[in-house]
Amino acid sequence: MIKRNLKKQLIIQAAIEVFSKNNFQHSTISQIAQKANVAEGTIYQYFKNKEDLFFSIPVEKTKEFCRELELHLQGITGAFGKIRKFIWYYLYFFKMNPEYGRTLMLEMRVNKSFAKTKAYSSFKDLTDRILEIIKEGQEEGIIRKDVDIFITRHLILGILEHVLTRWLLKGEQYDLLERCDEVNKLIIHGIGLTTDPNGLK
Amino acid sequence: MIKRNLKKQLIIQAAIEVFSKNNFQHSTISQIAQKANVAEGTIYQYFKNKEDLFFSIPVEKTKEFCRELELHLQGITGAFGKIRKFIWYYLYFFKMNPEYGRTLMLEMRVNKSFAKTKAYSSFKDLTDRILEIIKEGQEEGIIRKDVDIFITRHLILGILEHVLTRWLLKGEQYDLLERCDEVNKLIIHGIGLTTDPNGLK
DNA sequence: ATTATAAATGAATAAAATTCAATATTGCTT
DNA sequence: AAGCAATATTGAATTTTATTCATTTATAAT
Repeated sequence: MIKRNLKKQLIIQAAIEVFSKNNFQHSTISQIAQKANVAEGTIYQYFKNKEDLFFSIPVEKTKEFCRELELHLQGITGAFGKIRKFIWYYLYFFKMNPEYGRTLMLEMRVNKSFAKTKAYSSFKDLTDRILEIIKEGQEEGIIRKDVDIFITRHLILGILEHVLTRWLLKGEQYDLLERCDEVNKLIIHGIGLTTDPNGLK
Repeated sequence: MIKRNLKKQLIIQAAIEVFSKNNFQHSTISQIAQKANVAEGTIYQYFKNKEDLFFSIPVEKTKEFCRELELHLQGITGAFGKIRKFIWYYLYFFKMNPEYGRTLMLEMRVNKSFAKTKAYSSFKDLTDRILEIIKEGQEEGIIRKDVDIFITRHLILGILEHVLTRWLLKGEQYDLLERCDEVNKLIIHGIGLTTDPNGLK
């Protein structure tokens, strides 16, 4: 049924707006129902409860992130360039979607139930993608092989998440993309990459 | 009045236990009141509301962290050794205080009101301390000067927080201190440190 | 047009946070 | 030690929200 899915999207859209303005705790079902122009009971026709509605938000958004990322990575050869692009795209995406970033980073990612959601699977696809790039870099000989690839992934995601989280907590006062170059420098040194093809500083 | 403060501590202790077992959302004032052996109304004599009680928890704990850290840093000269020790102590502290880690990392740090709490001031002391160490390292010539010190701090805190958060979300299945060496390697390379006094890889 | 099925409603219920008037305790003064 | 004022404690009443459910309304099929 086409109309059913449409109304579901309508409710999710209202939920995005309400949840990102206030937080989970301070958002009410009645606010969301009002914004979506439906009765409170209707929401429970589409979602098991408030939490279920909450976790339905990132599913589409994360898929979008991954889809667009692949597009941006197209045509770039070499792990070095791919990592640069990944860092840029990550910061760019959240610069463009701060409300979603707020909800994802400050509330969902940090919730134990998140690991059980569909959005998490997409998120996992993303982290798997980084792993591939790291392996590629190791084969090319531009990423050190003496460090565990999972730890290297921690490095990359750790810095990015930290930079993003600070930005969100500070109220998005500066341009997130300003951080691009410095994050790059740090990560590239951290994983033993170098712009010099000889591989020495 | 001594007894007033004692009862406040009693309520906080009960709150730590309840909040770390369930989360903020699923912890009730009546559970906390029961565990503290007071009436529900009493809690509101000491705390403005549930959130205020929640944010009172990390104040003492963060002070403890900073106090102990200074002790561990005593006698260590050189930014290199201090950073190693800092990484070790950070992981050690949360290995020993996983319930508190869970509450702090997964719920508080990520809450906008956190920046307004007293605990945040202590937390800020901690990040200021890292900044000092970084400056010291730059003067010693073992930390690169071409990267902003605040970004370097992002690197260190970013990796540590990321490693800690994953560990907590995975249910503390492995020994957090296992990550020590690899985190060290990454950070030390990332900030341009080297064990070789010549400063070359 | 009639009927069956699905969707939507909002008043009723339930559960939890918060308030408050009444009660008990403590500490001070003589 | 008794009386009094100030403080602390209580738990029942109130308020706020999530969730349920019996009823109504819309949709689709024959």
